[in-house]
Amino acid sequence: MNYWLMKSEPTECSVDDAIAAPKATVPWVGVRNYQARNFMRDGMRPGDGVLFYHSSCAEPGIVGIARVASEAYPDPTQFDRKSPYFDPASKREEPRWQLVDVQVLRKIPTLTLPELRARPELAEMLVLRKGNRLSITPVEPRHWKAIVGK
DNA sequence: GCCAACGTTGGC
DNA sequence: GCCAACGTTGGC
Repeated sequence: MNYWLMKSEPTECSVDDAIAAPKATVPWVGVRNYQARNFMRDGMRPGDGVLFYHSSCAEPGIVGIARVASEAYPDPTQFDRKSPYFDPASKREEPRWQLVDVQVLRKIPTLTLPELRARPELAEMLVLRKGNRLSITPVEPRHWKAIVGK
């Protein structure tokens, strides 16, 4: 079992949007970064723990506990000409971008960046690193335990 | 809106 | 393969 932090802009898909979806499950569309894709494709297994993070918003932070709910499969938006995530260079027979489904288990009171930074045991979390822009980062078990409690 | 950080692109 | 230019992310 591995743990992950996944960023979503709440204007695109907030934790409430995800909870409102069937089975509280959403396909994690739009990842267009190879490192983040590789985490989904090669690192994630159904059942892995996910910290649902809101980025590019008034109060960035961890807002929910979720789980990986599928194996990786091709992101359909890469083939959709009308999608902002359309990738003309990606071929159907050789899809470039993958995603997983993510199921929200519960919301938590927002753990803001200042709150996360204030906890010494979380200081080394990748998401707190200066310059971090990766939308998906692995989370160490000790950090998961410190936040989720088990 | 600013800007630091970092990924991608493309000329050479 | 190098690296400058450019684009994007994302906090502030």
